[in-house]
Amino acid sequence: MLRLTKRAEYGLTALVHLTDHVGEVVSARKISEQYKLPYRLVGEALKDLCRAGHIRSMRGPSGGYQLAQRAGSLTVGEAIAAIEGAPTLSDCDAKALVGLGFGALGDLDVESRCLIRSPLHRIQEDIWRQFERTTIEELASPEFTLLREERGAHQPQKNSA
Amino acid sequence: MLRLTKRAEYGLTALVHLTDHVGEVVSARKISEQYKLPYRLVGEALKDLCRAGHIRSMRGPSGGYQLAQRAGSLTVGEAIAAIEGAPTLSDCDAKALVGLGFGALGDLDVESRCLIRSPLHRIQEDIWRQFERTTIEELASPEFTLLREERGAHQPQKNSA
DNA sequence: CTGTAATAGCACCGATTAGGTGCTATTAGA
DNA sequence: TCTAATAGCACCTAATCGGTGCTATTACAG
Repeated sequence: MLRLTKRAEYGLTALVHLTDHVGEVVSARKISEQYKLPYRLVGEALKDLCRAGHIRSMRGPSGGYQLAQRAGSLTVGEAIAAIEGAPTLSDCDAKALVGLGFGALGDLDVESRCLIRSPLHRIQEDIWRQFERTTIEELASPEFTLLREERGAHQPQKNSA
Repeated sequence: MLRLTKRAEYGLTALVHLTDHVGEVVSARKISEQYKLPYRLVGEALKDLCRAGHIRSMRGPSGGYQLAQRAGSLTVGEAIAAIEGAPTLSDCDAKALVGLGFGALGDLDVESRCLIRSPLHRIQEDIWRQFERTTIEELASPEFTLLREERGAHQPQKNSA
């Protein structure tokens, strides 16, 4: 529940490594050995990232991968999307359209159907947006945190209301 | 990938409904009909929440559920944990211990093994922490957002470094 | 020009999980 | 006593995930 896939984890690990060794050409085998990750899966993740154009590949012995763009201009969201496909932002959007008067299910209660459920989906949208806002460079930084401590308009109100 | 389970979604929807109808006793059937959700699964989620003590149940006709605590003192994290079990905060913690000198795999490279991988896990920890920091009351608020727009120390730096 | 080590691209399999259902018991109001 | 609700399991099916097999292509080294 609510976890990244191993492929995405391997891919992000590889990207962090490439970020820390920018300029070098690093093979999938090197990375898999360094972090004790399954070689083939690291390769699959790297292939995905290469297909998406985020890294460049060199074949043959002494081949491998290197970043195709600066780590500061590649986001975690882009990397994850390349590896495991984007959002899956649920089917509520379609249902919202239905509720708004399209389609054959016109008897749905608009208000109850999506205006209540959407907050749940907005959680996932927010998380995803945060991924798109976070760069690999930040991820490679040792003091990285995804979220800041304070919150904005909505403080938890454990003892009010 | 990185999504809540349907059960959790149904459970949170039900909690939001109970929050909007505090004082009333609402049955699982009522909720499932109102939001066009599968009756049985809404029931399962509510049972989980009841077992965890977050809501109270009343049996018999005219039975149903109501909040056992104020919506401002129940967090999204607690609700999700009650429904689909807590963190699954990955096995990296155990591996970190191994890397630190315990266990039989003493030949692991500590630095490369977890200090690089941990940022990925910290992403999930951060998300979870955000869940624990967000109350059902906030979730029920129509202008709810999980994350604020600005970020703190780690701005995306698309055009630097 | 041949061997080898790398990437490229599939297809596939086994295990786990998620969504959903069946069934029975218990409780309580009409 | 009927009925509608919760309580608690067990179970099934489909999708997903982690992982592997296999073959092709590329390029460096002798």
